[in-house]
Amino acid sequence: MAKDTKERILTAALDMFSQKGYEGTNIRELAASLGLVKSGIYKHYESKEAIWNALLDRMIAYYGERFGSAEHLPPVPDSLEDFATMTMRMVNLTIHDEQIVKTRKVLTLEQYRDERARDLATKHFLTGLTDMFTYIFSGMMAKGLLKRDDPAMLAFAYTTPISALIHLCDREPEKTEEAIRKIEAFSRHFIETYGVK
Amino acid sequence: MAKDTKERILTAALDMFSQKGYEGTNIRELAASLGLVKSGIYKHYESKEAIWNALLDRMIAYYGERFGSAEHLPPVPDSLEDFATMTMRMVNLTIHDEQIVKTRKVLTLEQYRDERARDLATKHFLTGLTDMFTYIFSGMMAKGLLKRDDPAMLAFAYTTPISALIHLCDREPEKTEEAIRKIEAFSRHFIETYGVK
DNA sequence: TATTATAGTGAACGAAAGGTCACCTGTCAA
DNA sequence: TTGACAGGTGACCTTTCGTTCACTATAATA
Repeated sequence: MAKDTKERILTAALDMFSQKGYEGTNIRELAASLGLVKSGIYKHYESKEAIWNALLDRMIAYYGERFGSAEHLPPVPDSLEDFATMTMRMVNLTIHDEQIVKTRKVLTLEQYRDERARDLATKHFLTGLTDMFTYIFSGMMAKGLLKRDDPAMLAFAYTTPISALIHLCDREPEKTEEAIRKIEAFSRHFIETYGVK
Repeated sequence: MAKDTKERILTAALDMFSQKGYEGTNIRELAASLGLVKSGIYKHYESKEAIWNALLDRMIAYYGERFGSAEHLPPVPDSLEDFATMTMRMVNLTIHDEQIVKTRKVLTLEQYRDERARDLATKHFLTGLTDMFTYIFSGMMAKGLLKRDDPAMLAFAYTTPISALIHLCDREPEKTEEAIRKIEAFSRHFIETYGVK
C-alpha cells in the first residue's frame, strides 16, 4: 500500500510536471489529485525536489530498459513494406502512449534546468533514435534493401523529420492526423529515394 | 528614457524567461538585473503577465518582420555551392545570435502554457523554415540545380534535421562545433542525393 | 491482547512571491 | 517660478509556496 502510493505520486507528478513544469506545479494540487492532503506527500518523499529526482530516476531506468540494451533492438525488416509498417507502428506508439508523451513534455520543459533531464532529452529526441535506425539501416543494406550509403547519416536524415512531427503532435494534438499522414508520405518518399527496387 | 527602460525590461525578461521559464522568474530578480527595485517595474508594466504578453508581442512582430513577408525571402542560389554556403550562413546566424537562441528557448519552455507561444513555436521550429525552403527549392528546380521532386517534401527533409541539431546546440552548447560539422556533412549528403551534377 | 509501525490529517510556520502605495526627485512646459 | 508628471524608492500587504509537527486511525506484529 505504501509502495502503491509512492508510485501513484510519481505518476501524478509526471502528469502535472508535463503540463505545468516543475516550478508551475505545487504540492497541494499534486496531493489533491491523489485524494490526499499535502502533508501526506511528505510521508513518502522528503521534498518536492526528491519527487522530481525519483521521477527522473524512473524515466532514466525506463528508457534504459526499453531502448538502452542491444536485446531490445527491433528486428531488421525483411522488405521495404515491412520497414514502412514498422515505422508507422513505432510512430503510433510514441504519439499515442500517454506516458511517453508526458515524458517528452517533461524533458522538453526541464532540459535547461536539470542536467540529467538535458542528457535524457538528447537521447530521447536525437541519439536514441539515430542509433536504433543506424543499426536497422546497416542490416537493411546488408540484405540489399537499401542502397549502400552511410547508415548513420541515413538514420539521422530519416528520424529527425519524424521527430519534428512528433513534437508537433505534442504541441498541437489537433494536428495529429495530419502529422501522421505527413510522416507516412515522408517515409514513402525516403524509401523511394534510398530503397532498392 | 521611459521607452528605454520599458525596452530594457523586455530584454531582461527574455533573458530570464529563457533561462528559468516564466514561472521560475521573479520580479525582484528581474528588476535587480536592471539596477532597479521591484516596484519600479510596475511603472512600466502592470503585472508580470503584462511583461510576458509584451515580450510575446515583440517576438511575434520581430518574426513577422524578418520571416513573415515575401520580400524577406532569400535569393534563390545560382549554384549548389552557393546553396551550401547560404545554408551554413543561416545556421551560424541562428545558432550564435543570442536573441534568436533565447527566443527559441522561451518558446520551447512556454509552448504548452501559452497559445500564442505554441503557435509561434510551430512557425519557428517547423513551418517557417519549410515554407522558406519550399520557395528556394522550387527556384532551384526551375534553374535545373535540383532534381524534379516535391519541393515541400524536400524542404521538410532538409530543414528538420538541421533544426534538430540547432535544438541540440541550445540544449548542450558545448556540442556546437560538432553539431555544425554534422550539419555541413548532412547538407553535402543532401546535395549529393538531390543535386543535379 | 497489547504494541508498534504506517499512512494519513489539519493546523501552523517562515519564506518568498506578486502587487500596492505614499513619498521623493529631477525635467520640462506654462 | 511653479506645477505637473514621469520614473524610481522602500515599506508594507496578501497570497501562496514548501515544509513541519502533533495527532489519529488502522492494520500488522510480538
